[in-house]
Amino acid sequence: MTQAPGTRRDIPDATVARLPVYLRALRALTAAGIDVVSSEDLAQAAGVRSTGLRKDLSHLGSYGVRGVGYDVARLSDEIARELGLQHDWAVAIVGMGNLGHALAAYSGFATRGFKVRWLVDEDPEVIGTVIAGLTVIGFDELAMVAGDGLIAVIATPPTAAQDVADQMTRMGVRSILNFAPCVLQVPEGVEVRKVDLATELQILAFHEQRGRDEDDDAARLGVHAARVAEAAR
Amino acid sequence: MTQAPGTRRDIPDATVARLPVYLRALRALTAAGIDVVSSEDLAQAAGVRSTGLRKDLSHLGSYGVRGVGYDVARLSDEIARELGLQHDWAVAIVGMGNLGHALAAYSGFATRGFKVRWLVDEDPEVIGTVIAGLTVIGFDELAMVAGDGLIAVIATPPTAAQDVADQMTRMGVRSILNFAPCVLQVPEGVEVRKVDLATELQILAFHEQRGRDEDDDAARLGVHAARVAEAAR
DNA sequence: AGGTCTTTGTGAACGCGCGCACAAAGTCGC
DNA sequence: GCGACTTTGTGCGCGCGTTCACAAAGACCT
Repeated sequence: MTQAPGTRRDIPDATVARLPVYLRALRALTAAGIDVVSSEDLAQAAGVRSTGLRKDLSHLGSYGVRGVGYDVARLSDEIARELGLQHDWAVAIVGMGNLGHALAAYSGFATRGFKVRWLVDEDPEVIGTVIAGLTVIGFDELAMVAGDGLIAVIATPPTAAQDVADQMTRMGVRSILNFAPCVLQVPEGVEVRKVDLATELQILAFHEQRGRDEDDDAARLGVHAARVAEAAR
Repeated sequence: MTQAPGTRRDIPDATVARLPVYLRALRALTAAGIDVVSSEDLAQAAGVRSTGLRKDLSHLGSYGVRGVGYDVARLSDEIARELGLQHDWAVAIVGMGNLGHALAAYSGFATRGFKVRWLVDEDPEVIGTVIAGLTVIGFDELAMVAGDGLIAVIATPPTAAQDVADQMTRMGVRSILNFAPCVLQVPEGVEVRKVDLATELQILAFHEQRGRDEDDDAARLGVHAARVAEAAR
């Protein structure tokens, strides 16, 4: 994890990773007409422990009221501000294959602070076509229009991903979400997050296999009854 | 630490999460015709430190040769075995929207140990249609054909995700990959991994904003030229 | 065969994040 | 206004993961 020195307010990475989850839960509460929530309830909705939630929020400041809880609207605003979501961020999706298409059409971005503004591909056959209301452009055109703070989403085959990343960083992009199953080498100061579907499945497969082995053991040792009793406790 | 064969080894979660990355790098080396690799080179390809890589591998046993490195084929097999990838795992994708379509057509699963076997939706309009060579079925039909060790991928809207998870766990599924932006409540023993695209972007946005603030400082201090020189290296 | 050199494997130290216990602070009832 | 109750905020300890330093082990050269 890239740890830049001189951080303005040092919020632990683990906390930052959970803030979006809290924000999502808070938005749901707002939609449900609830305007005050306790750390216990919010933690449940976010799938964490209440003590951890409170510690996370304490890094942003003290926005709770003891004996009452947190003001939903206030806390939403604070977290959104901390995440830099007061204004929408422009997103460019690179690689108009299956995944690129789906991402371009995904409605979940717009509601959470992101505007898919450019679709990019290198194939002349694809450039110029309209997908989800946007015209696909090439890299050279993107280089001309791309402004500061652009977030790039790489949805190309892995063989092209490094080259795309190089071009992106050259045009000043410092945030990349990489869907290609490969490791990207980027210069200092560029943040890369990866989403690897097959990797996630392989991690699940590991636990699935381990669970299966444990079941074998349990059957052999006759522990099953004990486990049922435990679960019923 | 010599591990007796058949012993249940406790491998740290952090290590398990990296094994797929190592496996991917090793497959690439095989494709390149390289059959021996040092921890230093493999670590570079995987984007980790060599000491960390060696510690990770030490949890699987001693498969390296000092002074030489690791046999690529041997290590690939060992990691694949540890992850339970000797045989393909069956995958069911639930929710045939944009994302479900893309996942059904995604070629990256088949090459890495997974076989998308069932596509599921609740919409009668969608059930029966053919996507990527598979006929979409409903939940009741899935419940009849689903075997042990099935991995479920939830690609529904968040409002439907919990209901889908409930049905899946009822039919014995113990591994779920959740693309819906919501927290799933599942019984003990069920493993859930989540992939939330908007969350990833929000984490990037946080760092982007922080970097922007630092740029302001840097501009005041006149460090910008130094960074450009660095980037041009 | 002996020596040197490369590379692995691992014990130890360090830092981080999580959970617990408890104090602080504010609300509600009377 | 005062006491009891609720809920937040936080210092502390522990366990995990990462990094460092170094010893062990094998290959290669002469």
